[in-house]
Amino acid sequence: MDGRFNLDNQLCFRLYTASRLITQSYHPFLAEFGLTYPQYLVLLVLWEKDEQPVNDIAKRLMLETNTVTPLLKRMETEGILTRSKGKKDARQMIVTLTKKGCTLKEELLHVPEAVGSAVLCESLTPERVPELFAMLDGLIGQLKENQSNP
Amino acid sequence: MDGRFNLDNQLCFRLYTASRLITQSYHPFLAEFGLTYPQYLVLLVLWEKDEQPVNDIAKRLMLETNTVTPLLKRMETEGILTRSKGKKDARQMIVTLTKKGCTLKEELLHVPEAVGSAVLCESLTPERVPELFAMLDGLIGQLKENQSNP
DNA sequence: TATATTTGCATCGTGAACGATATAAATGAC
DNA sequence: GTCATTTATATCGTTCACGATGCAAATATA
Repeated sequence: MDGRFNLDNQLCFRLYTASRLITQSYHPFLAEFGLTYPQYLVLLVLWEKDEQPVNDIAKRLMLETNTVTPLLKRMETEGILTRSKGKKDARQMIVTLTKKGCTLKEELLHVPEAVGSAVLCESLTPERVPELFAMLDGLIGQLKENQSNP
Repeated sequence: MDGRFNLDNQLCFRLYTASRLITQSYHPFLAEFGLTYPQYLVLLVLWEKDEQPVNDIAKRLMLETNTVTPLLKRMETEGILTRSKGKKDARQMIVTLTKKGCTLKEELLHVPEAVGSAVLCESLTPERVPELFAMLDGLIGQLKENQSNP
């Protein structure tokens, strides 16, 4: 019984659970505006810089276009953004926020803080958040590197 | 521009990405045996203790039964486990590993180490893994507590 | 300038997640 | 014992993720 299969020794299970639970904690705030968490992520990207091709959005979120395309289509149906063929490069689809998409930024202003403060506890104090960020960034970078070098 | 919406300041996005990427890194090892990562998690639970009702498995994985039931059905179809009505309580479905399900434990013995070593880097050394575990456990505990106290 | 390759996006199929809802068995109240 | 409530699981619909594949526009090569 060397415990290597024990769920409590698994980093991946912790990340999987933490990710699910924190995403769930966004739900009440986002559902109010008919948004899902991945859709909120797309908004974060576009609020940062509007009028981006699908590929840039996908790269920023580290997702594939086959995940992002249907997501964007649903958001287009909701009137949050528009998709139009690129003029320089006709293969590209340029994604642009509508007025509704821009307005959501104002309406969701309080969300990051509300969710952020809800996760803090004695094991995860504000001072330790940068450590957590650094470790997760290291892990993400390492995994990205591994998948580039097969 | 207070950056509260900046993707790089978001804990949730980091967890979401880290979870996806590390799950992906399990894929080559599990696909060889026709398994998905959530199915692997079910196996971890059952290898720990066989013959559990659906609810116990769901609780251990912090998932709802409406997620776990279809997962178990697919695994039953694959011949990895069986589901049978509980004798004491006819509402319960007791999940039991088949010989194939037990054998997989031997065949996957090297997986935890292989994936584990692939994520280590200078920001995430073996000595710092316990810190990461503690922070994630704190976060998970906090979020579980929040959803109990509405 | 033909042709080959790459790039950007989309389509398809499968398997999770999860909110909402349903059903049957067990338990509790009276 | 009868009826209400709770519990254990399942069903349904929607939205991701993602591997595999397709297609057309752009670019590189001959």
